Amino acid sequence: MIDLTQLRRDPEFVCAALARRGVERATMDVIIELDRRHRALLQEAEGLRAEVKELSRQVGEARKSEQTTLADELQANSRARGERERVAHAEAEAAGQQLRDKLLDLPNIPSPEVPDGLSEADNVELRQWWPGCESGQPFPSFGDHQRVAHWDIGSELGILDLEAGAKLAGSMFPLFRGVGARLLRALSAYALDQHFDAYEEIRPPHFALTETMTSTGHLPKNADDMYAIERDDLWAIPTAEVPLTSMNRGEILDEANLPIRMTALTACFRREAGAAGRDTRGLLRVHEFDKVELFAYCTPEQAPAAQADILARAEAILQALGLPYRVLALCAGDLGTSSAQTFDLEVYTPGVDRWLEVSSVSWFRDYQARRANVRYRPAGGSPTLVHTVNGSALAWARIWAALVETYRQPDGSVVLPAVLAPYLGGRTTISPR
RNA sequence: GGAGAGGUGGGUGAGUUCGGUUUAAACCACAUUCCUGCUAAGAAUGCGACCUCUUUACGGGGGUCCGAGGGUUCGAAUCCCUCCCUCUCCGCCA
Repeated sequence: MIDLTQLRRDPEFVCAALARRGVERATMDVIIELDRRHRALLQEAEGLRAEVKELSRQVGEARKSEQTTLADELQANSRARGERERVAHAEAEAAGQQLRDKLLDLPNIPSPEVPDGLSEADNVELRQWWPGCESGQPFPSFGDHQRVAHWDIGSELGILDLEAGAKLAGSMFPLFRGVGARLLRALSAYALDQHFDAYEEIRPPHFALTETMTSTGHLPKNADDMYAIERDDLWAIPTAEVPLTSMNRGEILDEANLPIRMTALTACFRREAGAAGRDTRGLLRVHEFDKVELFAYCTPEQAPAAQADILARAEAILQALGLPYRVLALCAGDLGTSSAQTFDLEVYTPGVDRWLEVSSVSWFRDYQARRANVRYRPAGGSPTLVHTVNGSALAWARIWAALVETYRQPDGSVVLPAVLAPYLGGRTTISPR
């Protein structure tokens, strides 16, 4: 949620900033007017309320000194005001609720350095990496044996069974088997070990309450993209960001403990409504995938470094796996609802010849913290909203695809990076059976 | 799932019997100052959050908040209802 005080103080700035990501001026005018009306009604109700309280106090005194007539008179007076107060209060509440609903729908203000643009076509590529690029080697040229899609490799080696997954849960729910399943486990274990030095490992619930989903900005806007269990008012988490951001909801954190950094491995569930039929083959887009997430609560001053650390760790894993990738700065129009600034990492997959998003590293400023009410107390100051940053390191389904395509050998086997050997029982070759 | 006990500020914890100077005590922690004087101890004062009005500013006024939401009342931490969570015991269970 954006800062209402900032909107009052500098409406032109806020409207202009939000216009960069497609919010219309008329929408903002409605909000500004609702806020004005809400406050006027609030004043009226509170004034009446103060009178009721004062009269009630006098009733108490009169009763004590047994001035019955006076007490009855004051009581009648108070009751009349109380009735008027009830009406004004209800109207103020209604206006306040409308205001909150509108504000919840409003996306975050993009950072000034975020590039202009309204669609992903306007995202800016910052850099590319591939093995040997530091010593001047060209982007790798991939052989014909690497130009095979991962779904073909997967069924050939018996490590990916999309038919079985579809039979159990419908399409886009992949089923991994044998070394393929173990590879996922290895990736998660390897990544969690890499982050253990600075990030507390969390294993959160995979379901969250509506209230929790609202804190991160996933509700009410993105309800159609998530799985709901209506009977219990639960939603399947689309990312570990959801539980991690809400872990300290409503709390005032000790400044000395910041930044608080956490990492979590979870399954992530996405309905991908509206994406049917588009880029959905194999593991390109799935309803359930594992992901290791990095997250931090921090002060505004710490946030840029915290975001840079997450980006660096995600890149370090891609480099350790030897997978070519590129870094994109998302343009204003392509940012997620809650984000003020986002960098995407896309891995190159030679078999399907595509760049696939495997990480999204975002700085939310205080947008999520305001919704979740997470604050810290600066030395000598009053409670201040924390900043939240997070990013994937990494989303494994697409990494899995990139690995088997990139490391496919002419004989059809796949030779995996050596860093994973300890997690694969020392073996890194997957051979046809 | 059943029975019982509980949920109060950053923390501990009174107040709930019997609604009305509770404007939420006290202690701890914290901050400032003083005294002492040196890896300490003591004293004084201050110290909640949120909303809103007002002020150039310092500040001041009003309102809300005692797990959440309703209700009764002139007036609710206190009485009533619903729900959530924690603890203890029982049942069930990987």
